[in-house]
Amino acid sequence: VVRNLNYVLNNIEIPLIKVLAKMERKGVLINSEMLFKQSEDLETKISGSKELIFKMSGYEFNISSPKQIQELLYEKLNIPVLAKTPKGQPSTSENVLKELSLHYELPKLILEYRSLTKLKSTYTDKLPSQINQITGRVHTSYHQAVTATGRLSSSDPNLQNIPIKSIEGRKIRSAFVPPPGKTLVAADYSQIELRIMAHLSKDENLISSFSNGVDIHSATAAEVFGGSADKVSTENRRAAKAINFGLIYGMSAFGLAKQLEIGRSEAQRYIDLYFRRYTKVKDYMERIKAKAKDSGWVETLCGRRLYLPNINAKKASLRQYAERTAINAPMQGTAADIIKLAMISADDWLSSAAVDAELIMQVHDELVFEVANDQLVNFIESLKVIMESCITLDVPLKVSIGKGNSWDAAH
DNA sequence: AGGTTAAGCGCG
DNA sequence: AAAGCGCGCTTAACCT
Repeated sequence: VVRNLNYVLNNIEIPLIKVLAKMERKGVLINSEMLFKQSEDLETKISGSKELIFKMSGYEFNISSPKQIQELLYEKLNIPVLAKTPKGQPSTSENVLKELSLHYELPKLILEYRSLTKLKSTYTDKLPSQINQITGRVHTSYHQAVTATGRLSSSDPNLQNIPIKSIEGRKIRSAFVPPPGKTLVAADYSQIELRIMAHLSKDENLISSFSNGVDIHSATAAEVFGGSADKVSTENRRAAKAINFGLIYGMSAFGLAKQLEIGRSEAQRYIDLYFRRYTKVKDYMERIKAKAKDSGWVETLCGRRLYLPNINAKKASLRQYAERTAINAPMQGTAADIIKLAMISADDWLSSAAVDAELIMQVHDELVFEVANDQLVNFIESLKVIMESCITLDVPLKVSIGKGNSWDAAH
């Protein structure tokens, strides 16, 4: 892998400018009728939820007002304060309310109300108004020089946070559609950051898991908790998945314990077990932190740098934050390098080979295309090869591709 | 009237 | 004392 700043500039960022310009100009088609319908459905549920909250709390108040929620929960109902905001206010965040939902009725309703209003105000009500009158499509702006790690960002509207996790949310995603005669194709890199961790750390155990194509979370569960990978319990797999993700972010035993709702010592035991099985991953974490402290920066596989001025700070919270960033940025940033390379080579291919398909969206580890129906099969076959071979690592890259008559259906 | 900050939450 | 990374958008609350 070429590894310098000129490489990043000349072979990634500069050619990418044109690709992003094409994507922005092309835009994406949205079915407004579906969103209007969804907006009405949401409004019905919101009113119902609002009435219920008024009924249970016994008085009228604005549920969107953080002050009044605090007043209700912590003063009127005397519910214990589990956490505070950075400014010292009693927190009413999702995590806190989820915990409170186990013992009280209202927090659950408030969460429901919040998620419904979020979907309505940010997506179903807003997106139709952002359709360009001339093209009839929605045109985002992609920003190439915003993020610390080298990812793109998207705004006006942000198409990188369109809902998918909830059933209600998926309905919004299903309003993203292809024009007649075309199909949407969504191509995702599978576990790309973990694969990059395997490559950067050179851990034989992790590399062989990926090379053998096994389910990585099950493999980790088998290593950490014993047994064979095909007989892992749901609970152990869930824990292993949390460990795998947590490692990418530099998570501590404290954070893992909170995530898994287990004790600190239990969480520490899991982490110790993990590092005993994947020793080079631990070595890598230590090595990258030491490198950052020594040089003041870390870099991606292609040579994008991130400077960490706080890596030797006296204040522990600042220093530890920089340490987590030192661990995460090379992985997140290398993933960004890779998908950018894929975008450039996909664009080269589409321009030269007269394929009736266009790249219309990028969501960090996913590319979305509009493809002529009669070319679908060949397109998908070629795209997979292009995306999986745009860089060669010590582990294979895996891309899963779906197609459908909406963005939701393409997953 | 218009801008900024804090809190919260949508996504990878 | 803090305790998992990276974004952008909406509302309320506050400011000029």
